[in-house]
Amino acid sequence: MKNTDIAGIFEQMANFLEIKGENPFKIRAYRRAAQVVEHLPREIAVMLASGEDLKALPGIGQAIAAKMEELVRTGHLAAWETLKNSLPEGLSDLLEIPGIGPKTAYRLATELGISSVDELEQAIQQGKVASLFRLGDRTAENLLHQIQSLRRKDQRIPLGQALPVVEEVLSRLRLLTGAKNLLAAGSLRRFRETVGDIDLMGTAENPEAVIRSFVALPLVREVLVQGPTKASVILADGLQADLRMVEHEAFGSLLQYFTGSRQHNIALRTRMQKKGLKLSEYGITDVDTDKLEKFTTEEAFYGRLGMQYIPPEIREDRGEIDLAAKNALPELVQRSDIRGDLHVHTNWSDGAAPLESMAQAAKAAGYSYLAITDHSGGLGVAGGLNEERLLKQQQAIRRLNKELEGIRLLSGIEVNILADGRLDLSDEILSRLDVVVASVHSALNQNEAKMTRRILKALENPHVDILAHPTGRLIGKREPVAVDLEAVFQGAAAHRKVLEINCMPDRLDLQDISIYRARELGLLLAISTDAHRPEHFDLIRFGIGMARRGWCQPSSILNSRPVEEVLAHLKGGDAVR
DNA sequence: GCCGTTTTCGGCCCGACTGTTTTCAGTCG
Repeated sequence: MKNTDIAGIFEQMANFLEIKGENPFKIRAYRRAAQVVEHLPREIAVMLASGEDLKALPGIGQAIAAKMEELVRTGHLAAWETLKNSLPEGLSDLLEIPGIGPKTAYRLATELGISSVDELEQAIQQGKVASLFRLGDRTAENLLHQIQSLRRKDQRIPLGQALPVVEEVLSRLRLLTGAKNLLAAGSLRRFRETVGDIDLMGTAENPEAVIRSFVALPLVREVLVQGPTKASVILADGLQADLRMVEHEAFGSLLQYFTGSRQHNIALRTRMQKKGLKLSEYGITDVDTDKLEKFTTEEAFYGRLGMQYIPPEIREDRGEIDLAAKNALPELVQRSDIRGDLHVHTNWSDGAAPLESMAQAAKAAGYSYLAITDHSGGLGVAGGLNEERLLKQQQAIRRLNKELEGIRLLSGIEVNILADGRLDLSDEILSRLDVVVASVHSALNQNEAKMTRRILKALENPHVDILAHPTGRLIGKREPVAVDLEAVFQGAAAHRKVLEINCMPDRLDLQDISIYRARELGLLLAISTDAHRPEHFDLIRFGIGMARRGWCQPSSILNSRPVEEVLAHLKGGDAVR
């Protein structure tokens, strides 16, 4: 039983209890537990096996800890099954529709006998829904609209797809209106790997004019709501975007509020409530005097709460609030810390540009070194390098290094890990390289035991330095390979290997919670773009976002170090060159 | 159901919008 399964069951528990009209705080407890479990950096099953006390987790007490143990041990949860059986079927599906909450779902199921979205659609068309007490034509029509748009859009979209769209919207609005402080909040600002909808906000002399320009953008397909200070639209690619304009004086608290996460904000408010402060998007109210204080910046907002500024990427209620109050937050890695890239391709394999172009682009990105790691021969499709061409490339790199100024090329390879864990280049040739990046590209459907053994064997090779895109996932397209990451991390620690944070927006691999775990184990990570063309160096921001979400400081990031230290690290450990 | 430099019992985040009524329940973020 995986954490995501356990989280799903707790979420359903919350829904069922809500339908039953149970104590709202009990419901919230289950919902919080679901959140906590879903974002845990380690599997509950592993924690239990090593005898850890689940009650130490935030929001997990006696009762829920026992339920998690039951789920892991038996694969079942009696309380959940009893609850599920006591309710009409199909309620969970109805709850997925925006506008339908527990009360409405229950009434639709009991009063109309509806047990699926299709049946609901029929009932609406037959006018049955509008005839229910306290529902009407408008409500029924809205629900129909929601069902249709639910079928059209595929939920959350990858960050890498959303970010360029958002940037285009924002730059156009700035040009058109001269609005100030325009930016995106929400999960996008927190650099979550997928984005549900987009929250934009800003301040302006004339907010209504900005709203008018917003809904008139060519990118906008449909306007859902339009008022004087707020509008919601559907963009051409199906993404929903909300724009809110506020007075400049309250921008800090508004930004804080809409950046979230929800869990972070709830934890923050609960904590401040005990100190007699009420937090909202408009500012901070002293409950005794009923006086509202406004804040133009988030720094001032957190400052008033007696806290350090908390970077958006770690606002997830995972201990950041306590640390901020103690002035003890980690200094997260940032763009300016990055000194080089340890995984890029050129037109020697499947890249688009020659060595020199990539070198110049890396220099322009502010780097002082760049590892050239084209594919090895085993990957026929990528035009990989055999030993002969690899040695030729190494000579070309040496020649180029004599000409280049301000950037040093390292000679490397992205070597393929074969199905049995061997590499498709000899140890002899690997020993001549500065950097060996190893990765899995074939036989991706092996079972967990086999895949784990395969990767561990590769990590035992003394020439391997970095494990690239460790799970092989492609967001929304390909599931991660079945692998025991905890075992891989232990193996990497034993052999002093480095794990990659791949910046390609459809990979983002390792993902945030795995980065968190790897860092916790003291492993070193490399933030690598896997660039296949010069423009790809810009993708570094995605990897930095993930690293920050994993609470990484520069000390955890290999390529924040100068080239001599990088080489010294790679040649140390159990490497033998 | 969780939690505790005020508490092991009595609290538990905050506000807006919508559609339906005629004062507010339900839902959402």
